[in-house]
Amino acid sequence: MKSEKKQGRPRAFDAKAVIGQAREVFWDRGFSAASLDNLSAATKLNRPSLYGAFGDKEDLYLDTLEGYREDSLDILSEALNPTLTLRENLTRIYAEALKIYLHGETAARGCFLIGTATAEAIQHDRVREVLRRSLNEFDGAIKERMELAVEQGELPDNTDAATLAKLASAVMHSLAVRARAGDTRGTLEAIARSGVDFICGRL
Amino acid sequence: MKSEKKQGRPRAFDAKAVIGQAREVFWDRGFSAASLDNLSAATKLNRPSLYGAFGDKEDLYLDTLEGYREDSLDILSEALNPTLTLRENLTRIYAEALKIYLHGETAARGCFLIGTATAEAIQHDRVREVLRRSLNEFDGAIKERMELAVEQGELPDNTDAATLAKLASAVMHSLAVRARAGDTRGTLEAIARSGVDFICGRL
DNA sequence: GAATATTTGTACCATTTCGCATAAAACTCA
DNA sequence: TGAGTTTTATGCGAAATGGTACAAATATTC
Repeated sequence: MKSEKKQGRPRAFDAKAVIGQAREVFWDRGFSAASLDNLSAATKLNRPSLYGAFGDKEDLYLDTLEGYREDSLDILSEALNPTLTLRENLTRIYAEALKIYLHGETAARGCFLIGTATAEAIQHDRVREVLRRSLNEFDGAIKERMELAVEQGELPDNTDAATLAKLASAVMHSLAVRARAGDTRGTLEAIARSGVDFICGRL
Repeated sequence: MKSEKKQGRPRAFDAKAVIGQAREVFWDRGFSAASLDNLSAATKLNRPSLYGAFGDKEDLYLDTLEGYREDSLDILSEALNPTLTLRENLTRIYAEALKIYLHGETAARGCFLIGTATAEAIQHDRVREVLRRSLNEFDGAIKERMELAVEQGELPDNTDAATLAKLASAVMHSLAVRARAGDTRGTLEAIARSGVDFICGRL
């Protein structure tokens, strides 16, 4: 399919890369405070090109959200590898999350979705829907692993997998918010550890 | 002190009330997307009056955050009444939180701080500081109650009160995000219940 | 009542905002 | 080579933005 060369002048950019650069801008500034000039500068595309390829600012933002959702779900799925213990799975999830949220130790930006999409969720229905769907998918992925854990005796028989999964997500939501609020890596790692202990039968 | 009448034309508005009306605007739209026209319309003050009384948009926003922080802390303190059981305390905290987050069953707006301040936290240091301080104060208030619970035998002796408090907060952070993402009251209440069960010795 | 002090309302300004019109550029296909 | 197609670059424009100058209005104090 790729070999079918399109007619006309070829694009001088890679759409995926551009969305990634745009994501960085939105991540730092939020949707509303990110101007098309900011985006144009970061992507090195002038506005008409941005429009032609991605539509208006909201469309582009939705693309970045969608990309983040996919990336996150991939990482989550990998961390949930069922050949490992549930404890190890959760430890990995939180570790991967903090890798993203802290972004190089200094400039902590938290979760892209929770940090920027929540603010727009009231005014922009499409944003709220992406946010909602993303949170649900994360819950769902963890829930499946929990169900397996119950089957395999890692968790008690009477465990409510769906609910426990939501609590596991809750710890991640908290890490997301706290990272953006400027909490230190150490603090966040401690929360992650205690979250794991707590969910995998504590004390 | 109030009797010391200031010279000059008296204000035709109540500052606290205006801050409350401005909060509503910021709550729905976020800081960046809220225009001075929006704020002016909602408060029924023209821009020069807003500037004279509160400074620029960021100053006003910080005032609304501060007011929310104080209100929330008051509600939290009340809910943490130590003559009740810890379980009852937590149940109340989450119930009060949902009362605020859901705001009349239909238009769920989540937590004002988490829903709007997180987005600005990277670019605006003062916003980040208010957010950080608020989260820490909430954690601290719950922690104190947890320590009492340990003393009184409601929680095991080896309980790490600070960490457990952060987990209790984590459930609230999750409610805050999910409410703004559009989750139903029923879903959120279920999470709150399981959070209580989980923290107050579960299974 | 006059002087003083503060708030209010109108109108304005400079800048930034998003978005697009237009034409040159770069490619494919015949 | 020339027609057709898509992307790029320049630059425009209308609207909205945050912020302010200035004078009228309304109070206190002397």
